[in-house]
Amino acid sequence: MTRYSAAEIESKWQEAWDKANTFKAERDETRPKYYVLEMFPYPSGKLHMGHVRNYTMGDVIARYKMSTGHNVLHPMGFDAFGMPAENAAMAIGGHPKDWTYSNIDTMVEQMKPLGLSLDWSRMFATCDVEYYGQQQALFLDMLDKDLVYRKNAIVNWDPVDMTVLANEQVEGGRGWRSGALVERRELTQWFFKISDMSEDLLSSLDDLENWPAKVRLMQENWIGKSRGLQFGFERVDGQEPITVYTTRPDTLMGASFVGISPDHPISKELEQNNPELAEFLTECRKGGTTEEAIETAPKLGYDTGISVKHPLNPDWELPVWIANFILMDYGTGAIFACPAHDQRDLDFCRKYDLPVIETFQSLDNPKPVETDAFVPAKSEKVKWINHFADLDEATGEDAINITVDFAEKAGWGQGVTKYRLRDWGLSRQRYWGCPIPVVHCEKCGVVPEKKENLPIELPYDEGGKPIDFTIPGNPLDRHPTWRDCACPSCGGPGQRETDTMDTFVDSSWYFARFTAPRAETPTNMADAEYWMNVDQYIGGIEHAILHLLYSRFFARAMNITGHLPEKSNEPFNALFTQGMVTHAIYKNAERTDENGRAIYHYPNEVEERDGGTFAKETGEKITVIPSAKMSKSKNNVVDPLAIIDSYGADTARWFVLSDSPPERDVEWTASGAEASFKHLNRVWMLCDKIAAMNPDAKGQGDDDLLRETHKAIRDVTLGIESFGFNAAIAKLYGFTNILAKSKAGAAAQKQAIKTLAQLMSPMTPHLAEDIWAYQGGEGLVTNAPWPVADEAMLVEADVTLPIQINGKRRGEITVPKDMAKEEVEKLVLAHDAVIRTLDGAQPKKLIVVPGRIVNVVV
RNA sequence: GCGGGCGUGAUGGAAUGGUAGACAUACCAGACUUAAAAUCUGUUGGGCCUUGUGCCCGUGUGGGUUCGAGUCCCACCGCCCGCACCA
Repeated sequence: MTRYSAAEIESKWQEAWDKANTFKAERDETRPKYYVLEMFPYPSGKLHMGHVRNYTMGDVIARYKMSTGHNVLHPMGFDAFGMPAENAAMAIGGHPKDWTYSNIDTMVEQMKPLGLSLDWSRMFATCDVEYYGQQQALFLDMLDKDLVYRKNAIVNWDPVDMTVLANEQVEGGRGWRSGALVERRELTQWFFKISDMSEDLLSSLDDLENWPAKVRLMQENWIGKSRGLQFGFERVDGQEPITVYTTRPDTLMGASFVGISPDHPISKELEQNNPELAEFLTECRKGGTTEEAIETAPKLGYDTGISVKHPLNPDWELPVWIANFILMDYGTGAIFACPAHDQRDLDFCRKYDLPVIETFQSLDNPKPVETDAFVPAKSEKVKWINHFADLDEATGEDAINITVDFAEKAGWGQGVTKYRLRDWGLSRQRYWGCPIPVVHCEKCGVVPEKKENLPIELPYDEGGKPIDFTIPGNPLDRHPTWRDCACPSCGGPGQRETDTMDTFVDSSWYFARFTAPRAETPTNMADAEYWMNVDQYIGGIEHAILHLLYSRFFARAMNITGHLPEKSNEPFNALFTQGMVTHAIYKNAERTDENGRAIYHYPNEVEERDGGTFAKETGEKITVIPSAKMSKSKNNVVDPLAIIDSYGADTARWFVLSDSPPERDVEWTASGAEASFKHLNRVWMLCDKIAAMNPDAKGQGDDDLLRETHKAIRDVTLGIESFGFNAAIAKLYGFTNILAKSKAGAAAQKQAIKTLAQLMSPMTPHLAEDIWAYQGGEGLVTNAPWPVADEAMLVEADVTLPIQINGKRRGEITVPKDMAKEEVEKLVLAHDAVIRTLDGAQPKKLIVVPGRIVNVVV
C-alpha cells in the first residue's frame, strides 16, 4: 500500500459501483423499500458547498439504509425551468434551452466525483418535454376535477420580470426573485384551488411528527385559520347591508365606525360620481407595500356619508368610512372599528375625531384609554363596562364564543372560520416554462387541449429564426405560428394560451415522477404504491412554506385525479432542514474602492499574525466577519471541485458532516478541511499498519478492543439514525484513536478496522471500500450488512461510580457491575473523602443509582 | 406587534435529570530534524494555596423544584428566525 491518494481510489470505486449497478433501484416486493430524496437543484451551472452538504446527508442515510437491508430509491434531477435562463439569454444571447442543458451537463459532471449513491438512470429535468408534457396531462385532469379555474383578479405584478407572482412569492412587497417593488394589476389568470383544502392542509400538519416543529408552525401561520363572527350592518338609506367579519365580537359595544376597503364594491361605486373620492382612492392604491412604507404610511380615511345601524341598538347610528388599511382580500373587506381595544383603530379615530368607547378595563390597573389601546392577553381577566350577552366573568376565547352564540341565536350573525391562505395563481407571462395546455376560441371560449395533442411543446425558434429574448415581454405572445392553432372543440381558428406555469408547479410533483420517470402517464400506480412516500426528505428551510405547501396540495390533487394513492396525501414522511455552509468574510478595514464600496479579500490573500488578520500584499488590517453566507460578491465562496482536486471527495464529505449539527450552519475553514484530510490519512496508515502485523501475533486487551468496537457500533448507529452526524463522526474519531493506541492482537485489530471501515462507509464510502478490500472483506462494503452492537459485549465487569457529597463530585469507587446496593453503600461509607466529611456522623441520606452514581447527603 | 428558537472554554460544538467541556480547531511545550514541513507525545475553563487522589467558583442574569439542574418550572436580559395594516 502506498500513500493515501484520494483521486486514485475514488475513481476506482466509483467505477466498481457503476459496473455492479449498485445504486439502480428496482421494484422488489420482497424487500422493505426506503425512498430518500434531497431537494433537487436549479441548474445554475455550478455546484456549491451547500449542495455537497445536502447531498452528502442524503447519501449517508441512503447508504446506511442499503446496509440495513432496504431497497433504496435515491434519485436526482433538475428543477430546470425559470427566469435565470431567460435572463442569461437576454444578457449574453443564446437560447434558454441550450443554456439550461449545458448547465445540467456541467453539474452532473461536478456531482459524479462526489460518489453519491444515486440512481442516475432515473434522472430528468423538468424542462424535458417528456416531463412537462405529463405535467400538462396532470393539469387537464385537475381542470376536469375543478382543481384549477380561471378568474379575473388583482394580482401581484413584478415589473422587472414582467410577470405575475403568487402571494407566497412576494416578500416584503418585493418579488422573491427580482426584488422589484410589486405592483397591483387586474388580470385574468389561472388559479389552483388550494384554499379549498385549507382545513385539511392545516389539520394534517399534526400528524407530521417527523417534520421540524418550526416548519409545521410556519405552515400553520401561513394558512392562518381564525374563527370569528360575520354579520351585516343595516344601512339607514335602506340599501344592501354591509357585511363585516370580526374575530373580536365581544367588543361590539365599542364600535366607533364601520370601515371598508378602498377596493370594496361600495368604494368603487361611489367613486364613479365623486372625483374627490376617486383621487383619494388612487392615492390609497398607489401606496407602496414595503415594510417601511406600511409602517410609516399615515392612516388615511374618507367619510362616505353613509350611515349604518348598530345591530344591538337600531337607534345607534355609525358612520361608514373608507380606510386605506383595510384589505379587500381578507374577511369581507369591511370591518367595524373598536378603537378602545385596537391600536390601529385608535390611531385612526384620534386622527379623524371619532368616538372611543371602552367595553372593558384592566382589573389590576383600570384607567381610561388615551393614546394606547387596551389589548389584554388572551387569559387576562377584565372588568366589563359595556357589554352584551352573558359576559360577566368571561374573557378571551370564552367571551368570543359566548357572543358568537348570542348573535347566532338572535339571528343577526353567524360564526365563521376564515383562512388567510389564498388560491395559488399559476400563470406566468414568461417563455421558459411549461405551456398551459388550453386554447382560446372565439366561438367556444376557453377550451382544454385534447390529451392526444400533448405535449404542447415550446417552440425553439420563430419560424426558423432565433427568438429575440431582448424584447421585453413574453416571446410566445408574439410568436408568428405557435400561437395560432385549431380549436380542439370546433376545429375553427383558435389561439393558444401563451402564459406558462409557475415553476413551483414543476417541483410540486417531481418526487412522484421519480417513482416511474419514463411512464407514459404522469405516474404509474404500481410504482407509486411501492415507492411512495418519500421516507426522508432533506432540503433548506427556505422552502418551509412555498414548495412544501404546494407539494402537499399537489399530492392531494394527484390522489383525486388518480395519479397517487391516498396514503401519499402527505408525501413526505420525514423532513429534515439542513443548515448552510458558511465562510468567513475578509473585509479590508483600511480602505474602500474608488466608489466607496467595501473591499473583500479572498481567503488566500490574507494571513493571521500577531493576533490579527492582515492582507498579505499590502499588510492592511482586515476585519474578519465569521460565518457568513457564501457569496460571489463577498469573495468567500469555496468551490467544491477545488476541494475535491486537492483532498478528494471523502474529505469534503467528512468535513461538511463534522463539527456542526446538520440543522445548523457549518463554517468552512481551511484548517477544518485540512484536519479532515489528515484524519483520513491517519485511518489509511492505520489500515496499512494493521495489515502488516504478524497474523499470529498475540496482544493485550483483545476484549477491551472488542468492547470499544461494539460501543462504536452502538454510538455511530444511533448518531446516523437521529441525524446526529457530527456526533457520529466524533465517535469515529474516538474509536480511531483507541484503535491506534491498542496493543491488541492482529486478529482483533483487523476485525476492528474492518468494522471501522463499515461505520465510516456512509460518510467516506471510497476510503471505506479500499480498506475493506485491503483487509480481505467480502464483496463491496456498500453491500455488506450493517454491524449490530451486541448488548452483552458492551457491559464491563467493573463500573466506576462517582461519589458525590451533597451533589458535588468528591471521589470515585470501582465495583463489580452487579454488586448489591448494600455492599456499595458499605464501600462508599468507607471511602476516605466520605469519612473525612462525615467526621463520625451518620449521613442524612445515601442515594445509590446502580451503575451510575452515588450521592451522600450530609 | 404576533409566533418560534437559542445563550456552554479562545473557536465549532458534546452531555436519556446523574463525573460539564466528549470530539475537533487554535494556542503552547516536547520528541524527531542542520532547519522547516509532515508526523508523534503532552498541556490548556477560572481562581487559591498548604502542590494534594487538595479546596473554592463555573453552562446569559435572578429565583424555584430535586438527593442531584447545562437539561425541568418562573421572571428578566441578549441574540437569531418566521409572519405582519389579517380586523
